[in-house]
Amino acid sequence: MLPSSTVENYLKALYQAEATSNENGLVPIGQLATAVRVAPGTATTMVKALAESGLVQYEPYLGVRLSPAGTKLAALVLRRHRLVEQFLVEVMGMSWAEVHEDAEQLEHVVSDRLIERMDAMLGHPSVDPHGDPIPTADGNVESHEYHSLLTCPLGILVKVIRVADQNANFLRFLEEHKLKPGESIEVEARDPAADSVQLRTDDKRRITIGTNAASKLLIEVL
Amino acid sequence: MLPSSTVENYLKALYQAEATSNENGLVPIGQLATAVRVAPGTATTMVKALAESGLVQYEPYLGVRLSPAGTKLAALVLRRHRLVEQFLVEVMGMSWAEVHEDAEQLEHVVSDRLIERMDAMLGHPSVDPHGDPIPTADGNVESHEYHSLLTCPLGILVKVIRVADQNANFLRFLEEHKLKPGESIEVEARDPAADSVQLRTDDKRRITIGTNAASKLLIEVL
DNA sequence: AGTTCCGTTTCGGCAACTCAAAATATAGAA
DNA sequence: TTCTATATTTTGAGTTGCCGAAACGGAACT
Repeated sequence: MLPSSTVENYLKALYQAEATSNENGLVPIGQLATAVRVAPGTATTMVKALAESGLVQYEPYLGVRLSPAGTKLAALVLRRHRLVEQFLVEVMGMSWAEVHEDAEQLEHVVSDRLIERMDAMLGHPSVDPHGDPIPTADGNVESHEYHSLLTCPLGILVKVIRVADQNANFLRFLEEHKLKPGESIEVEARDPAADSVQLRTDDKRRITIGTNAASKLLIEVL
Repeated sequence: MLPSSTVENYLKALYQAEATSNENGLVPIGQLATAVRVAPGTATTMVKALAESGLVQYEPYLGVRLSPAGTKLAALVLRRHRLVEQFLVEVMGMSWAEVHEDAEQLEHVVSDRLIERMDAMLGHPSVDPHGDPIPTADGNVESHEYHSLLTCPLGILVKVIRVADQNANFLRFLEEHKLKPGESIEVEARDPAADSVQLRTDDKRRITIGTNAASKLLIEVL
């Protein structure tokens, strides 16, 4: 039984929720339901089915966790998603702000043949246009811990590595202000009271962004 | 309400059945059911729903016909299918024999944005790798009447224009024997009793193929 | 211990799509 | 006209995926 798009979406959501998560690695049903945009009861039913197929471990009232099999499947979905995004940007010349939706659909449909072809054509990239790591064909991911603009030291040059948000408007904003992955910037000041972070970009311009936005920009100290 | 993949497949099947068809343009339910690989009763139910949405005209016990709206939708599905095939061959370097399955999936999922990008990248092609015409974005098709190897004159050079079959093994066979669209060949003889057609290809080799296969090769007299 | 609150689970139901098998229509042969 | 073969439609039922609302569990507060 190959997984339906729905199943793939649940697994992908769990994979991403586990990365950003909690103590025990258990993802609460409510959070999962929100992520896949269904009512809580729907998620419970689905999770029980997934547990039945051995893709997750289900602890009633506590949450869900991907099994090794589920983790691998999720990684492959993510591999397809990210390779497709990279392909759409690099080969098709689409904007990095608009490729997410397309990839969201294509990830459930591209064949192994096709995805490996893309991978080769792109020179086996390790990250997608947003800096998210691309899992290998056997489901492994090179994972790094990065500072964000919220946690990095002030007053020194840092490089944007990854953007943990797929909102098209936000991505367009980043593009306009030279804040895409690869760009160098500097955090000049933070003001918790004002909920803001003040930056100076490569071209010496100053911008102030909110802390929530700042937390989405992952960086590396140069 | 945008059409589901299922609906798109029914419409596409009808479109192609109408092209190859009968007097009145009515496609019998049984034929449709075979084309979309469902039980006859299933097709009846679906067709009633399609009639309800105004995509087809349904004559109980006689058959179905696409409405103008249905025709346009079907043409757009076919446009996506064929552009994707052309793209997979030209840009991705895949074999013309193996792109059909991939396109079958992708046709339901590629966005307008993406398909127009492909179209431009390919230089607005008028036919796909099998010689099938690609409908325009507004749903129009340039349709030609071609002879096949079964109806063309003997002993003169003809050019293969189109292959009306998507079977991968057949396509591989054609490739091996220089019978792809664009190649020049000559029909040396036909033997109805033996159900065979004898050809001489461009490189002076002789091949004998069945009449069914011959009818799938559409040609143009040079 | 009782109450309250929030998240989770269960329940009945709906929509889309499917099948197998029974009932029926149509066309052609007897 | 009646019979028969074949195609089509109807019926009853199953699957997947979803929702809303009612029931329930667990932790924290009184």
